[in-house]
Amino acid sequence: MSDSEDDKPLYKRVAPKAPTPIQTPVKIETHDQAFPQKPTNSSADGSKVANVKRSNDRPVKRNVKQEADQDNTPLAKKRKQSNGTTVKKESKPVKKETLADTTSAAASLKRSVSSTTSQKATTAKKAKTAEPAVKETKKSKKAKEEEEEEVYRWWEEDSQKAEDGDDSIKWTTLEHNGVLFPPEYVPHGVKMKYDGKPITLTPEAEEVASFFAALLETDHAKNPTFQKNFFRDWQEVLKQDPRNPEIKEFDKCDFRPIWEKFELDKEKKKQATKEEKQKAKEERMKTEEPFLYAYVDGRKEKVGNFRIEPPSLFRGRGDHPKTGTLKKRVTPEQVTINIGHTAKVPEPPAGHKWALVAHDQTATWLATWKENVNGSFKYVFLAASSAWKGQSDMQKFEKARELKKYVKKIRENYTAELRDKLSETRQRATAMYLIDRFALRAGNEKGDDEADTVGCCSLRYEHVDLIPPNTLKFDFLGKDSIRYENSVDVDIQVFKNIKIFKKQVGPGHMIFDRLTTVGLNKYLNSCMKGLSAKVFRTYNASHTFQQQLDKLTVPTDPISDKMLSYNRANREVAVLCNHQRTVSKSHAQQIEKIKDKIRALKYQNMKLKRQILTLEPALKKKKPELSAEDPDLTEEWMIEYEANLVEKEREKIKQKFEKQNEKLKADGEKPLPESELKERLKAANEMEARLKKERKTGKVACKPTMNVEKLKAAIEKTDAKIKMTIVQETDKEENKEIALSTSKMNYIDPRISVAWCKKYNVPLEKVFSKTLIEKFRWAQNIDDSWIYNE
DNA sequence: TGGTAGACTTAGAACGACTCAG
DNA sequence: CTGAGTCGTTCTAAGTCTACCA
Repeated sequence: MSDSEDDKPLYKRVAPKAPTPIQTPVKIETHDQAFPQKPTNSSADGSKVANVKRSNDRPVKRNVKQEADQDNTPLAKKRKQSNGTTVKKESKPVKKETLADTTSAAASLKRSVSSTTSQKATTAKKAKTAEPAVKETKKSKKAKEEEEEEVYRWWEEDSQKAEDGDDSIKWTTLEHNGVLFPPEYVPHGVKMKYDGKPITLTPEAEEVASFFAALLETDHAKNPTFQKNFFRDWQEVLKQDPRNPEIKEFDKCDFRPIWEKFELDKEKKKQATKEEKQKAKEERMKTEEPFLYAYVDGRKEKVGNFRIEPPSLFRGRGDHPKTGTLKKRVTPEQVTINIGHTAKVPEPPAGHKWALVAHDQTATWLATWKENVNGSFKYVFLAASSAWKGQSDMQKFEKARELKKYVKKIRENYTAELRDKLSETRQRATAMYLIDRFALRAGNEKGDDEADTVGCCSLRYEHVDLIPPNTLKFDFLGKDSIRYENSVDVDIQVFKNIKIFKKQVGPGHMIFDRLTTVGLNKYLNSCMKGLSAKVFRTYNASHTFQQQLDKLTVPTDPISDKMLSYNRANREVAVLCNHQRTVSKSHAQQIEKIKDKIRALKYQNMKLKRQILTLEPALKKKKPELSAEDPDLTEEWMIEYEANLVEKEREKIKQKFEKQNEKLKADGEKPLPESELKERLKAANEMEARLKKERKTGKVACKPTMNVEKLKAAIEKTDAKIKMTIVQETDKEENKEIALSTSKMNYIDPRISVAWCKKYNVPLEKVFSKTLIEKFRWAQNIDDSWIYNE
């Protein structure tokens, strides 16, 4: 490793390319073929080997817990009990409240006065401009404009504490109006068919059937696992009421009538008048309004997802064993609210109560519940633009920048440890190499009830092929079952190590059998405080971006070209992180369209050239390129194209004729006779004949005003257009499966973008959407000399 | 120690609004 | 003015990672 290079992210030392007009994705090697989209079931042999998983009997345990109610709703971090800042498990909301109230010692440490006085006093004092809490739903209209301005500029305060420790106090007072439940189910009464006959279902059964019907035209409905899980759960619901017919076979079900009803509804919604739409929107806004904002220490903050997720069929990604399972309606009894102990507790819907009202000051969630499909927790958090999210976002990037100081040493360490005799250490070093160079995720182990996807630590034998002398070929499904396919040259010792590990564990087993993400992260944490595997992804992504941006930006370029460079740098990062999207359904069609456009332009060009030759036949010898044939312009295509041209011409004439007639009619005059139309259509016929002749003879006459010079200029113009369109096509093709947004949103330090915009006078809005601007508010007051790494 | 709960970030799909060529 | 295509937002699934517990 050369000295000058060793602090660059190692992931791809590609020979520096001249900035070509169209950047090809710089994967180290293959990657040329479109990823066989959506990994669906491409897995090599699909067989999971039993002993891969280290756990076995989890599900049962989980269910038991789930069943019990109130008592085991998420108990805000028990670990903190010692100093009494959090809730404990015991029971009943009411009790809890008083309990927390009296025991919140930590709360009274900071800003104790306000937190112990009444809620009203708190709000009034802390936020002179803010409305007295969320409840004032009525008068907030006019306040709207002011609201926008009330951004808490926390990044300008010097009290930027190191704020590590996850159990730190996050707030003193917290007010909000809870969550918005989805509306009750309203039966539509449309009868689906079973065995060809219409059937009547109870509302409960109809609801579930409708979930499926709505997806009828999607891939989900065709997925056997999805069908199976849905059908099982639906039958459960059907059985609960004897009024439901007996439904035994999925294949006899016809959900089409319901699907059609939904289509009709959509159509109607589209057709609605402006006023109706406006009214619906206003209504929606009105119900949402109370939930839009929370008050943290008196400061107004936007809430992210205040809606309780509506019931539906679980749409697991990839080969998820539970996909299609019924996700049940969430009741208030399952929802825990987290709120200041002096704040007014939001009313649960009439006749209901909350699972628990917590006052956990170490947490940033406003509400939480446990979902029934996977038993995982769902949370209501503040929006990305909030101080809480912003601060942790900034910390994330600061952590990544800090890594810069350590990375050289860390790389030296793991490079040396590639030869360690302790296999544990050697595995760790090898994994580090992969994480650092190829931005792999850590790769926690997963259960049997989840899709089989892997990251670095959980890579199995079949996921990496060895191609001597030192090439590794990765092929596995990563997060979201996105396929990672990449062939890379690696350090010879890494190659050897993988070979040894593979041999030791055998097919079906994890390559790093002595390594866990916990162990890896513990090691990393000892290298640098707060360091974990994911920081490398952030670091390498941001570093790559900065580097690419520097390389590609041409200061004298117009803004549009600078943006092109920006997006290319962004694309580099997206490729590094393997951020993909499904190719849009119409992609092929769109490409075809562009190709047609190119051909049409080429056709035009060919005609122009022929005009020159017709004017000056002598040029034929001198300039052979004028008579060169373009392989794109086949005889077959030209015939069709010309037929089209003629047809269009006819249409045009007809339309003009009709328009004229209409006008005459309106003026009370008599219309032109049909014979007139016929006369005019002769022009099109002549055109047809002329084109045909031109094609045969190759001679094309031009307008008398034309000369060779002018024709040449015209050719140049179309040539330029052709080039542009080709660029467009390539760009589209290359971008079809790359998603830029994820890296922009999560991995690229926004300050790099801000500095770049300032330096090159590009408006920030060109680079960030409105929401990103809000999210990255904290990054916007740096000066243009800011650099990712000093 | 290893498994798990819990909280928080990261991810693509789906959806809705906007835009621009025809 | 319309519809296809794009862009931005919303939704929620799927990761990471730490503290805690047996």
